[in-house]
Amino acid sequence: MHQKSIEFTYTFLMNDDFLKPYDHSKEKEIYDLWEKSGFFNPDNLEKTDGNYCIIMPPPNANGSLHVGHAVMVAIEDIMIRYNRMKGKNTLWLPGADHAGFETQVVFEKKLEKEGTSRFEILKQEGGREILYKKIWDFTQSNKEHMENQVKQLGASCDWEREKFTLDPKIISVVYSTFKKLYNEGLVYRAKRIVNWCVKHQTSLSDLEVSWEQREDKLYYIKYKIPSQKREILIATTRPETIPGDVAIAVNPKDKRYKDLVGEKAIEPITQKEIPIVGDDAVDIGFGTGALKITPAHDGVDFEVGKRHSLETIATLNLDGRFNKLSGPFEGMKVNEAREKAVEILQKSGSLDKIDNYSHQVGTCYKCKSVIEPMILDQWFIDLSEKGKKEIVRPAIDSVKKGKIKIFPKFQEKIFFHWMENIRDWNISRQIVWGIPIPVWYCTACGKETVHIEKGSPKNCSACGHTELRKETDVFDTWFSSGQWPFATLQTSGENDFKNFYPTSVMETGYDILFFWVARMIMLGLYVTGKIPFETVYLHGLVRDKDKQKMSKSKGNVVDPLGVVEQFGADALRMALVVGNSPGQDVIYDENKIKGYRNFSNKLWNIARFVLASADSHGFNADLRGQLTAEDEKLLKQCEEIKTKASQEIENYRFSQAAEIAYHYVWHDFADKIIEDKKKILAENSDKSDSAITLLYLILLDSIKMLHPFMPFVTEAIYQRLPKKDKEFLMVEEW
RNA sequence: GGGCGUUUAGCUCAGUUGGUUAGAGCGUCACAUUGACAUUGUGAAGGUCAGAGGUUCAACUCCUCUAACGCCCACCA
Repeated sequence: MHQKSIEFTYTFLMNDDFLKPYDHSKEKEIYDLWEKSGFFNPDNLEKTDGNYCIIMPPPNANGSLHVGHAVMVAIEDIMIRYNRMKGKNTLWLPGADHAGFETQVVFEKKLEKEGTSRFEILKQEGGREILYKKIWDFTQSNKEHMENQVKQLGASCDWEREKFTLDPKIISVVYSTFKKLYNEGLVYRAKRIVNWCVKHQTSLSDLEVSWEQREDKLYYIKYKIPSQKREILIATTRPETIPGDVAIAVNPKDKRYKDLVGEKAIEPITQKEIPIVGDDAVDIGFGTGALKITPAHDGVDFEVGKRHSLETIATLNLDGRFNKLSGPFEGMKVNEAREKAVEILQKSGSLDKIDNYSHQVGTCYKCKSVIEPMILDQWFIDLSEKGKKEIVRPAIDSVKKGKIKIFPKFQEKIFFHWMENIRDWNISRQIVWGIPIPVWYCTACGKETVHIEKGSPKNCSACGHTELRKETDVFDTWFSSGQWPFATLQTSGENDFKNFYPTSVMETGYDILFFWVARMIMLGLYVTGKIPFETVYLHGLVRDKDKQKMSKSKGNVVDPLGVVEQFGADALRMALVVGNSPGQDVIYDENKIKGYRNFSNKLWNIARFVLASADSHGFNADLRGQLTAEDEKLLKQCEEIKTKASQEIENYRFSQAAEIAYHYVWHDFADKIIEDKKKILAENSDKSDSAITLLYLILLDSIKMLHPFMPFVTEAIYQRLPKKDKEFLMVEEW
């Protein structure tokens, strides 16, 4: 060791690698060295002190990473590297998400460009399998690409434990959860109003509906009441659904209509007779105070219909065209039918007036087409009755009692509000890309059989009949990713679940608090009886200079890899971490990245200077000189800075930690300490020994405290130290 | 209709339980500097901390109200 360091001191200055300026293009080589070292895998770490684990939010395997992912990688890698250097048994488990609906949407766009569609493929024999295979190949190549991107950002995660949401073992965990829910009566299949996207032809959960303000018309329509020889006026935005009307509802307290309850009215398009019912859901003050009830195509109406045992008339097909029950609208799409309805009503004198009306319309969050409420048989997780007590309540309590802490704290309020008002969760999707719901239906009695083992069930669990039809729906992706922390750890290393669950931190964007974090807490507690993670850290979203959200359609997305190539991953990471406090969005600014690229170079040159000086003064890292009292003080100051940075990291204040280290290294170490010691070194007095020792020790501490933030340049410097205690800075003692 | 966040220097943001002349980076200006670094150094200008009121010996920090911007939730046809 000693021999080696001596030899090194004489040769490193000849090494082209240590020339100015710092060359970040060598980052990849450094990453390869780390990966080969095996230290990303906690099993290979030296004696360790406690466990530390982060499960990486699995990026969607349907495209490439964006800067948002870079924020995620940067922040998580800071925590991981810090804790690893602190001597913890540290695991960062990476993964990828098949991202069911989202991926299918991306893939359908691709098909559209190729002049075909999912429906064309599905028409072929074995179409489902063909489409599935195509999307599978598509995600596999994306996944590989994405892994490389994560590597280029410097993520020190354990690739040997990488998971995909469609790994057979993961699927089997998801299936047992489903079966448990089923056996315990917490998941059910029922005809319910669901959010139907006509374009994608699948149902969506309430969270996937995006509400938009739209300018529409409010139509006032007269319904005749023959027995009383009068009319009742109703207001609606959807005259095209009139053939689906099965009643008119008024508020029983409404004096105007009190005596009409129980009477019959004539629906003005197909002229059928419908009852007038009294229901509290009707707002006396809105419109005319009378509401047409179309249970098949409206959520409120569906509830009213149930209360009054009304039939449902579904007039709209799944492809968004009206069927023959709609009478004159058959074959038309919604907008055409609406025009036609107005025309018919006008002719018959049933149309009283039309007002302009501005209201919220539910749309598909992906394609923005209007969501059609439809009654369909679907699978739901009960979160309102039994499930509220058994699934929702424990999740709320775990946060209330502080077992799970959320940063920033104000997000806890948002979490509570959503959880308190949660409704049953529709987990059925009518797409091919996803985990099939493991259910078969009996062709004789119609009952369902849940079968989670391989192959098909032999007979119906209810009547024993042998002819069964397989469910074609797949799970909502979030149902599987909601199980991610335990699903990954239960299926990786032997003791992983025992050692690492609950995990230390769940770090992700605040935009998926409900979609993902809330579901992980609920399902984690439900399945394992334990919280899935102790802390939730919600980072801000990256926006462009005009504070716009980055999106492909706006064309303002930044490819993190382009930035890495230009300025280095270290610089990008710093730029995304500094100024990013939890829950607060961060602005993407190239100048900022440039600034931290400069800092990489500064640090590099500090190291060059210190090591060159050490060399020319015959400094020996094994026989460090005695420090003068003054230098002792400076070293102590440096230690204090490092302690402060540690505290900030432990309190999840990464921005502050990074700034403290940055400021110290540049403006104290380089601008003051080095400048002062330069003179002493030039004089070559008896203080030189102390000076050079001091510089060396501060350099070592500096690269340690910067390593979690800027792993590459610090490691590159460490590798050039005349004497190293460890093979890599990555596993040095903090 | 509820709720949340933000408002501090030209720009982007820090400011942890209230405590001396309010900080950083970038930008601007002046000067310096060819042996660690021009991806540099030294220094300067620049803020009535959104507004109003209140609590306090003391408020950017706590309370109330107002405004602007942004976001989330919500089955009023």
